[in-house]
Amino acid sequence: MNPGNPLIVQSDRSVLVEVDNPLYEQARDQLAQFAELEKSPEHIHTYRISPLSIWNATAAGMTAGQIIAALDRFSKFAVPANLSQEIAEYAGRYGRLVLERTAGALNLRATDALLARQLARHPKVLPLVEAHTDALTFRVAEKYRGEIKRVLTQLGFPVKDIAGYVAGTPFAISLRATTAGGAPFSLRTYQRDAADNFYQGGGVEGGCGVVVLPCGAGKTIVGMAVMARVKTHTLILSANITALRQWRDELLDKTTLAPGDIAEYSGETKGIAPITLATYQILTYRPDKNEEVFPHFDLFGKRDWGLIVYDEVHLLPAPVFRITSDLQARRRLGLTATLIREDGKESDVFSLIGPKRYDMPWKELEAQQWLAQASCTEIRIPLSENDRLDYAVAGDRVRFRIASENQAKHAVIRSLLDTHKGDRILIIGQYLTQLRALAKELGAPLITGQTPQGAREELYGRFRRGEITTLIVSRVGNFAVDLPDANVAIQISGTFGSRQEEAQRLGRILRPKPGANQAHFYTLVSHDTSEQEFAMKRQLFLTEQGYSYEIVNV
DNA sequence: AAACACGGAA
DNA sequence: TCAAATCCGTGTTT
Repeated sequence: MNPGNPLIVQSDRSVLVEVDNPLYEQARDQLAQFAELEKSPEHIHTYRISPLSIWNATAAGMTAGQIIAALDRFSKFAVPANLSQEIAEYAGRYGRLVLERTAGALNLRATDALLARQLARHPKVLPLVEAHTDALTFRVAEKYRGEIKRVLTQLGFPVKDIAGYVAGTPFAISLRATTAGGAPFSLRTYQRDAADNFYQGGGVEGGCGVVVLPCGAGKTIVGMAVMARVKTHTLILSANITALRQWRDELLDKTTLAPGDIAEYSGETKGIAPITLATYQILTYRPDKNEEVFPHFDLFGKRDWGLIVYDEVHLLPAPVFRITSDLQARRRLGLTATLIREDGKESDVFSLIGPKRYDMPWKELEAQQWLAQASCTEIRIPLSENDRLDYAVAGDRVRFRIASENQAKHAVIRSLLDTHKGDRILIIGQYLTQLRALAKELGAPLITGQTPQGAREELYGRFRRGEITTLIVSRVGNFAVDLPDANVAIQISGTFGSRQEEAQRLGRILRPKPGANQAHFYTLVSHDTSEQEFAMKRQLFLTEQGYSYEIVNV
């Protein structure tokens, strides 16, 4: 307890952090392990301790004592007694229910008889258990292994699943010491740690769970490292086709797999091979929208998969959750830059994919030079008098549009281009009319969804070679993995508060740069408008990772 | 077969 | 709440 400390820990499970405190960074790094950032205005950030955030920390090996000690160490005032008790209570719940295999049967075992009695009469649990075999134990049918974990987690009792996995059809996969391209290749320390933590579960039972790493830190490589340990037929699910092709290229470049070992299962080709790549979209395809029939779900049964990789696990669609619930006997690796889901399904990720096995703050990767240093600036630009009048009388939807398309942003961009002469600059925006006007004004090329593939590639190439220094891109830029590196990104408009999108866009410029290794990220928002609020929401995630926004008023 | 255009979905 | 992009299947052309 010390008034000079940065934390105020409150009994409602919220934690306030003083950003300007000299101990801020240390405190934040501790706090991020067991709390989630909720608000991040200039001076005081609010974190929240939730049951889920505690269980993730607990599954990673942290004890209630360590969590409370961290709070004690950085808190201004005594940590409320009720909170310490709650933390101990919740942390203690992880492990009170264990799913295990005895004599081939799946058993749910409670550590105490009282809990077992509660479950025995719970209407949501009852239909999922076959028999109450003794005072502490329930027999569970294999097909409910996922559902019972999902239900119990929602009831506040997460299940530790140590029932093991099917081996899957063995298949030889190894990492190469030299890439197909001829460059030496080895895992970075954190990539090996992530793969080890997943495989062994930090001393407990591993084989399922989520690895959280920023874009550009090599999530695909962690996936390959895991594949090289499990060595079985593997199904890799991903959000779009470009990402699938990138997986394929990376696998061929850095593992011993041959082209014939890898197949793509998409709208175009329905290939199946020891390593199969599929999109989420094809799995959720329904020919008849009125019926819950998913013709491509049987992909899961087409081979004896020993490992399923969920790329961008934060995008996992609800129907895939349902099928994942039936796949609990297979090893499952989730990869993501952020566990946050805008739909609040974090608890399903936790219970059906598994707990967080590894994460690393971006700032730390930056310090180790794996990512470029980034400065983030929010520039607040007033609306013109005319726009302000329109804004005042408009509805919410129109307001956001007026704020986003604020003409005054163009002048600011011109001055930024002046400041960054000689740099590679990406201008990213949401509205095509705005982007077209800007492209005309600056004489810079524009890439949208309508730009044909050939023209896109040509522009990317010229940008890469430095023949053009400024490129304007619409939302295509969010997903195009082949978008070349830049060291300056200017966001002229964005969507409604997607933290995910903000992270993607910053990720674009974080690849290490030769020389100064410095990148710049600018967000342009209209002053005193709804846009400013949305921009703040988007930044939550980045602040959690340790970035701060400098705010400039024009 | 491959290349494209279209419409629906989310 | 939007607007834009993507993906999938189908149908047509080359």
